[in-house]
Amino acid sequence: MKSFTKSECLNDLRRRILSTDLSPGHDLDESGLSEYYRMSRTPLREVLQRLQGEGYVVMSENRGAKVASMDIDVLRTFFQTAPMVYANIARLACENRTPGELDDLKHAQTNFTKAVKSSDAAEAALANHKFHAIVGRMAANTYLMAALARLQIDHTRMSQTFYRPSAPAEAMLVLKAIEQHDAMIAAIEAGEGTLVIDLTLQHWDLSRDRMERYVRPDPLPVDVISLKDQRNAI
Amino acid sequence: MKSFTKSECLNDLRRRILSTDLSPGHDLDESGLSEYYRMSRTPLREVLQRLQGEGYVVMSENRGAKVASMDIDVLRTFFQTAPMVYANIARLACENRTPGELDDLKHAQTNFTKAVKSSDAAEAALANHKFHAIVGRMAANTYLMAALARLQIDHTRMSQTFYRPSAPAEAMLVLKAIEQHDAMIAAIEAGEGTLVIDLTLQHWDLSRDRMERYVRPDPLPVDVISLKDQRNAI
DNA sequence: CATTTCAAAAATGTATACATATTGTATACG
DNA sequence: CGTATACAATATGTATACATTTTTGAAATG
Repeated sequence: MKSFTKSECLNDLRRRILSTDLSPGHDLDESGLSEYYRMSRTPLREVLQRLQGEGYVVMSENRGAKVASMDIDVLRTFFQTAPMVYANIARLACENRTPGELDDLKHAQTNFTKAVKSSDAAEAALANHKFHAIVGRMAANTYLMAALARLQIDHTRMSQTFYRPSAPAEAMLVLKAIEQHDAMIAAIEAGEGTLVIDLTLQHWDLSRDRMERYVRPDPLPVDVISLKDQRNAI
Repeated sequence: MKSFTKSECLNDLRRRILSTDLSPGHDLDESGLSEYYRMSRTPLREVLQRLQGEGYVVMSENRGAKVASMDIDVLRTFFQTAPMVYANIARLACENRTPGELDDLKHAQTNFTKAVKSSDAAEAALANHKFHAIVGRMAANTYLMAALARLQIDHTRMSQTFYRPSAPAEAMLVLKAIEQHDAMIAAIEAGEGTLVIDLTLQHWDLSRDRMERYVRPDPLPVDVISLKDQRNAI
């Protein structure tokens, strides 16, 4: 297997965390990772420190690094905060976007569409992440960007199931997300701040409904008899 | 000179950056710092990586670390973003504060008052930083906290002059800041969200007026003749 | 049988040596 | 005289060895 550079290692770890290939709370072993990425522990530790700063991992003294968890009260604040930050970012993106960034956004959207069409769930989630990260860059606001980056980590991890639609009705929701992206691009290009806020909040509503079902799914059917059968079967 | 632990080094660097002892843009030399803190470069580099993640320093490949700068467009977004974040944080603090945190806040306020009374400018700025950081912790919102932390870095650095009042009228403004803190504590304790938002915005206005004068000070007197004299004198 | 003790194993933390990249400077060349 | 190039000096990046801390697990104890 080939050897990784430090920034490749950084990106790969981000990718694996966002795709929940490395699940929330997962313990990150320095020796194991340094062997996996074919580098010594020194640069690998620096990568972990940096990922901690970005909110991907948490580290504790003499006890190593873990993938950032997604416990219940984190999720509460997530749903509380996301619409405000996304809306404000979108408005600022309208005002401050550069032509080059607009091209980047369109390019990210074609990648997103492609990933969705090819039913590559993890890739679709990451492409969506990239799309919204570019909108964040357009806003050109360091402070809100810090909040957005952390929101996106949890958002992308939660939306993994979104792009793995099980029913036709849910596949339609993903197509609707694509349309919403297109509308947002148009609004940003036209500099229509009020419109893009509206579109962003609609986009958020779509995502939120799907996520809330993931966080609080339909309860399993309570069927004592079949449960008893299963137990006997073991 | 005594030897530093890693977390002491981390705190000391934060402190020196916030007090502009290490000025914005200042180049951070690994060898020099590792000698200063009496530790090897390995842990020191990890400290720098972490400070980068927190927004205190910026690093570039093969080119070392610098103290985060405060250029003009950073300041623009600062004034744009701060009131929204501070207000929202304050409101959430009202809802989510624990009794222990409230004690911490009162304690931070006495420290702040003490520092102001003893005319220790750097200490006053840092105590004020601590005060608002505790309000941030009360809000219990990771995402907004990320934005607040970055805002505070720049806010504290800019407010250095605030606590070094040159005229009696300006000394009164600092005393007013103390009163505002007390009012905020009372409002948070009483859980009066609307009131604390109002107080926070008033507190912000006071700080902003003073900072804007720092950023855009009264222009120097244009006196061509004396300038010419100075040039001849060299 | 549960609990404690303690030593071995494994993981994290730090120091040093070495590798690579950048920067500064003197000399050669147009 | 300005520019380019080579080389030394300096700074950053990485690997390895060693130190310290935590975890593990088996034996001892109540």
